[in-house]
Amino acid sequence: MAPVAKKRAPLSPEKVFAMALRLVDKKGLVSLSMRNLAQAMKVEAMSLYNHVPGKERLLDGLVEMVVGELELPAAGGNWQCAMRGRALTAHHVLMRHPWAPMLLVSRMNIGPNMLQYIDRTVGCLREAGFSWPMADHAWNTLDAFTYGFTLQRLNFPLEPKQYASAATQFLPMIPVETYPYMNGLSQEIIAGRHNGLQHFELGLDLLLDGLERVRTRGS
Amino acid sequence: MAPVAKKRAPLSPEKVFAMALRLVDKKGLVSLSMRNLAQAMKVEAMSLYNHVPGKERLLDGLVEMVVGELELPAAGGNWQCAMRGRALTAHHVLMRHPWAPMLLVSRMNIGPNMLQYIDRTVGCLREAGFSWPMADHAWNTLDAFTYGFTLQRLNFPLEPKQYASAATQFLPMIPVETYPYMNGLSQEIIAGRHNGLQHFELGLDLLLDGLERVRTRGS
DNA sequence: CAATAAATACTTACACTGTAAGTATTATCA
DNA sequence: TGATAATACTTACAGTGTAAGTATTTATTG
Repeated sequence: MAPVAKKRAPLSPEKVFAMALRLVDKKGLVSLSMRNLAQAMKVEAMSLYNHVPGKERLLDGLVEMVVGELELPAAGGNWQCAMRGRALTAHHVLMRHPWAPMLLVSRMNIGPNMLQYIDRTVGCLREAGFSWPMADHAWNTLDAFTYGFTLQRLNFPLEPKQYASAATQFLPMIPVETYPYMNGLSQEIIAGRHNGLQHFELGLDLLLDGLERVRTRGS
Repeated sequence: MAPVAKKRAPLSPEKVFAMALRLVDKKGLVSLSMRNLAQAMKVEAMSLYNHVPGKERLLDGLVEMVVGELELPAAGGNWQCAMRGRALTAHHVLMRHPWAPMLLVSRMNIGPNMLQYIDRTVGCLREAGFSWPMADHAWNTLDAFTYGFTLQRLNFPLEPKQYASAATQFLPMIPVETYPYMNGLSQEIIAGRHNGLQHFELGLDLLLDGLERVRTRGS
């Protein structure tokens, strides 16, 4: 019997990027190799190169997709509110894509999503009355903190629930003579007087408040 | 004639780490492979494994060396002054080792240098009157900003001197209809009304001022 | 429909990577 | 000296990204 003509559904850049995103979200950045990705698409590695120029461009595309998930700040309203929401969603989105922040900060990203993201951000700040230089400084400051904080969170190897037990376990490695304050901090966590959780909103609000003072004072 | 007995000066962990640091400072992280490093030490790759457990531990060691260059904040004096100096030197040291921030934020570092660095930092804040939780939050906030800012700086592909000419060159790719504010910002840079430089100290001082208010208000 | 052209997938190959396992050399000590 | 321990070398393997060339499928045209 004649074999059923298997129509091959050809690849496309979109499909490749989408699968890459799925793969990296599920299995992590380290397992994103051209061969693994090709296998996930039931295809050979080199076939991907018909649709994607190379791995570097692939990574660029992944970052662009994540940036596309970010919230564009509304211009015209309360700028602090808008930028606060912007930073909070960025933090949450990046926590959902743990591989993303490192790519975001370790390479140049100038895709359309990123350009629009920055454009709308500068717009929000400009419409709020910031000078051009201060608008530039403001978003850079906020983003530096946002990305830095998120990276710190992601690279921390413990879940919040484990903090207390981990502190108990590692206390012998932090003798009070050598590391008096780390020891003290651990004791506070063990005793339940400090949960060890870091507050993104603390630093964020300090920056927003400070920027507001700069704005009204002019600069 | 008998060949002169070439005494081999054996490797040691210290020598391996030192050479790795030299290599990575000069040629970048990507060129730090076990084979390259071995070649630089006139040795075969596998010989390194007699002194270093593997590449991961090697990277850990590199981070520790950089952390060892950082300034320990003095406790007892003006805490803002101490933490300001701490952040500024960290920024400068990391700019001298451009490969370091990414390692610093993308892996767990708990070597003795790092532990001491954090211990003395928490100590500085505690002696200044911060509660245990607030001392913890304070250094995390400051470091998140410091590392985030430094990464942003390092990954930006232009030298400050090139900003204006680069803005002129890329302006056609930022049409005013699509990216009005980025276009405007570029025009400001081209016109010389904005140098495009980011100010580390802006965000840093906003955080320090805000933390001081938190400190005196208690928390 | 058959023939040609274009698109796309596959195959092979190369220069890298980290490192496990086994062997040869050198230095140290009895 | 010979034995022992330390250390360097060799080989090998399973990965990586991707250049170059070949085969196959699809679309277009006569």
